[in-house]
Amino acid sequence: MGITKTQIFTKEQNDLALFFKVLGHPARVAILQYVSQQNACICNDLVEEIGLAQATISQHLKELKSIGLLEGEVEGKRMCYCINLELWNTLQKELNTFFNTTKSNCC
Amino acid sequence: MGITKTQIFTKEQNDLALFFKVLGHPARVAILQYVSQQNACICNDLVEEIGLAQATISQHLKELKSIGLLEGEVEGKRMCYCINLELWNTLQKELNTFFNTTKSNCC
DNA sequence: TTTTATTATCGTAATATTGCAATATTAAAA
DNA sequence: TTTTAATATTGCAATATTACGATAATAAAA
Repeated sequence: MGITKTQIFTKEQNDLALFFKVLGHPARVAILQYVSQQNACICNDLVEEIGLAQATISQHLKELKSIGLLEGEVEGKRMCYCINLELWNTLQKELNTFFNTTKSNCC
Repeated sequence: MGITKTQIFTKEQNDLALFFKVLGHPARVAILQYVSQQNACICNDLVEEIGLAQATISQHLKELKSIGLLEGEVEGKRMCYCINLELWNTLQKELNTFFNTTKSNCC
């Protein structure tokens, strides 16, 4: 079928899985790492830096934006992408909660 | 094309993304949570608990096993699945490193 | 206004994932 | 030894993802 049965899981499980899923591609990991190292972050740089076609990078950026982890600001003809630090920290906390609560009950 | 170009990324990026990817499905999040709450963890319980077909659960278990996060021990006709706590802790540390190093350079 | 540069979107091909029924495998129980 | 129970594997259909060329959209520069 190919379609995930989200309705049988809790919102927490779906949300957490969605974040994991978006982070689950090396290009998107690389984008986040690269963006965090630049003061001005431009898509075209990413294309050269990462080595995927411009359309592909743009698509990965869109996915990172879709969950709010990346924010883009128009700067003339360029885009300045930034990590949403508040969400970044929230996500980190939630992941740690998941890891801690899960391991604490382990056999 | 549908095929991820792993060769253009670092081993770290690929490894990290793979872990994220495996955790990126609500059924697998649910499985880890459920397994951690049981002393004896059996696949058939998961089928009832989660509400996916037995074959589907078995497949998700296989993916969690493929990265070593879950370990299965034969117990008669049953399986006892356990989280690999050592890997679990290592992964948590690596994720925190990723989050910390990425955010520290953010614009 | 035309050109140029940058990014987004569309369309499409190739591959991957999800889910399940059917079946195989395995080991205990009868 | 046959049956039963638990789990794994196979095969397949439906859908999603990845990647990219072509093209659209946008705004600065010429």
